Amino acid sequence: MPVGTSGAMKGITHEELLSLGAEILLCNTYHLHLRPGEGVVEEAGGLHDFIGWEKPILTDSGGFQVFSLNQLRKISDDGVTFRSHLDGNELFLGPQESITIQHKLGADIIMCFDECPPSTAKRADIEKAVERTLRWAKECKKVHEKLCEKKTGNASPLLFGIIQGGLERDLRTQCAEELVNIGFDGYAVGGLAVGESEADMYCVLDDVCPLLPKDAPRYLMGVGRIEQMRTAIAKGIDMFDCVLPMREARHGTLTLSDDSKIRILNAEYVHDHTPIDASSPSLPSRLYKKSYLNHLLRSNERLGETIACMQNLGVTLEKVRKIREAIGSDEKI
RNA sequence: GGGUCGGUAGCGAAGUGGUCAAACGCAGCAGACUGUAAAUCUGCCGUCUCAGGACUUCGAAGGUUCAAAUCCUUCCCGGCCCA
Repeated sequence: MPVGTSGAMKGITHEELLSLGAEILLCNTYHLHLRPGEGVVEEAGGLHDFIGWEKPILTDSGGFQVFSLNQLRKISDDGVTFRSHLDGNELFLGPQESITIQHKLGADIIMCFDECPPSTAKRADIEKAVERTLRWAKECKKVHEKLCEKKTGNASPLLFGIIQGGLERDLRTQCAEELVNIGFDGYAVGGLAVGESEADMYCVLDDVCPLLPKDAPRYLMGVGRIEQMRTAIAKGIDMFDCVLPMREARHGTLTLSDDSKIRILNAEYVHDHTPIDASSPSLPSRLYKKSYLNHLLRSNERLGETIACMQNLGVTLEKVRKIREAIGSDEKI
């Protein structure tokens, strides 16, 4: 899932995104609540109509902001008080608020509001986070079901639970089991790829994946790198989202279709007039020269950002598609 | 011709006796980035280096001083003003 936090990918249009094979878009509750506000989105006919995207949308609950806005928030048992990063205004997000907002936004998949502690946190803090995440998950489901009752037809979104527990294996296991008992449409593994080692991350997946229902989608949040997704898929993960391909692109690190990475801003590309990536799934990368992209990015031209983002996103989406197609076959990807 | 303000590292610009190889910004060189407070952040950026230091710098040349980018003298160059 490409990440379009505020309802947009930085630097590329929906059409360009579709041309790369994107099938679903992630947006963020916290950001859309701040601006433009779910009222505006609802008034426009929901997120799909508002942003002009017909394919599925998943909204994140704002749980990750509990982690990333750590200077601007205060956690209590009921939820989290944020200081808006835009204007400093105080706002409160708890399970009820998050789910209500997500329903108004009108995504296809919505996420439980969770507490995402740093993986380096003390066990006691992680314990607390798991406890809250579970209590909030129950609350989320209750609010979700209530809101679904009011809806007609099949317009109800799917609700995913989120497994926390840091690197504490027993807490992860406990969290997963309890979430399954509560029952969700899909299960996400959160709180990973936030500074721990890859080995630790895979350990958590090994512990948690076998506990999840076979027929429910598993979503590893915030990952990632193509190699990591390849490994995670082998362990039973179905969905991912990650800002990394886009962020790296904007900052000048390109992933090519042969899996190599290049830093296109480096001096060696000033005179490199070969195509950016001759076998790229992204058209501009086949069309334009490395020297040109180097120049565009150095000159701060928007087009450079677009070409770079399309390259990384295109390659990432294509790789995952190929891995998916290879599942069950002997093909090595 | 007279007056005046200025000349600092690739550029811009601080510093106006010692803590100055010289703030800061840009440019340059490299690196990071994982449910987006991220067009962001970090390091390097006079020369050499066994990375501890060594050496040469603040228009030029002299001088004062224990010590000068900083004070004095002369000269060169630029801006502005007056003739």
